[in-house]
Amino acid sequence: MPELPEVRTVAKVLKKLKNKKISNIKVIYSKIINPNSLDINLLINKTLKDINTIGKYLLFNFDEYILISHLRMEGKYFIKNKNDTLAKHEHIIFDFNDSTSLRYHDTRKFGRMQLIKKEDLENNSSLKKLAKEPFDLDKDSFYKEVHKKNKAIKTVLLDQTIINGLGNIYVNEVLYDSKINPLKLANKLTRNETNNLLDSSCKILNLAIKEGGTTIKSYTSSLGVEGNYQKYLKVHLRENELCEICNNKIKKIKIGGRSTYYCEICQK
DNA sequence: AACGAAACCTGCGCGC
DNA sequence: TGCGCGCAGGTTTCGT
Repeated sequence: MPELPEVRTVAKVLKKLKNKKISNIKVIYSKIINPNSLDINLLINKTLKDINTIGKYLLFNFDEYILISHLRMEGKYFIKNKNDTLAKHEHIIFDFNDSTSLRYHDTRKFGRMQLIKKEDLENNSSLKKLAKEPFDLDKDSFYKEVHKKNKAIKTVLLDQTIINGLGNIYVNEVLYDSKINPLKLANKLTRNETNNLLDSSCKILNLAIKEGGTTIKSYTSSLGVEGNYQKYLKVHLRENELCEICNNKIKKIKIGGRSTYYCEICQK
């Protein structure tokens, strides 16, 4: 599922678990847990204090620990009842001290979790290399970092160490909104173009957050992830449909192995 | 150092 | 109906 708006939406829903205490944990598929993680069972008898996000990462805060969770391609959380039978693709189960059971579900098993001590958050290897989210990103430093890259701007915008939170859908939409060709080399962009990319990123992500993210798979009915942004998509998944500005057909190509949708007339 | 490609997984839809 | 292939909202690791 997840780009920044979807992850924020998940966090918002999971906040209803705040102040509940974990009573039991079952790990069904252990590769979801990062090998560097502390023992996940340390969370038993701990109270979930809050849930926040950094980019596409979910942070479950306990008094002394933080559980870092990344959904990658298909990770989902379901809030169920303890008595509910184990569903297919449920890999990690957190039971709480009431009847609640939080289930981590992941068809492709790409998602990862890591339990750390709170004081190790700052130097966590996954988090510390991340750039700022577009809302906090400084225009000068963004221009400078983008300009170092001798590859397609599409690829650079997917790099979370350059800008944190965009994924394939929103990068396609941001490039369309900024009228920039996804194949254009990053080091050829003008200062004005990188400014526009940052503005479009904030605009699109803010609207997507407001709409609860994007839901593009019919079978997806994960709690909190029934987003509405799909009705705003201008290019993503719209191959051969007409650009609403110039009426030419939306093209689909591959860049860095990822499907890229764009209008070759409007995006220069 | 920087880049591209492969690896990690499962399920779905399509063409034959 | 069945099979093989390509495809999917991401990140890390490996090779050049």
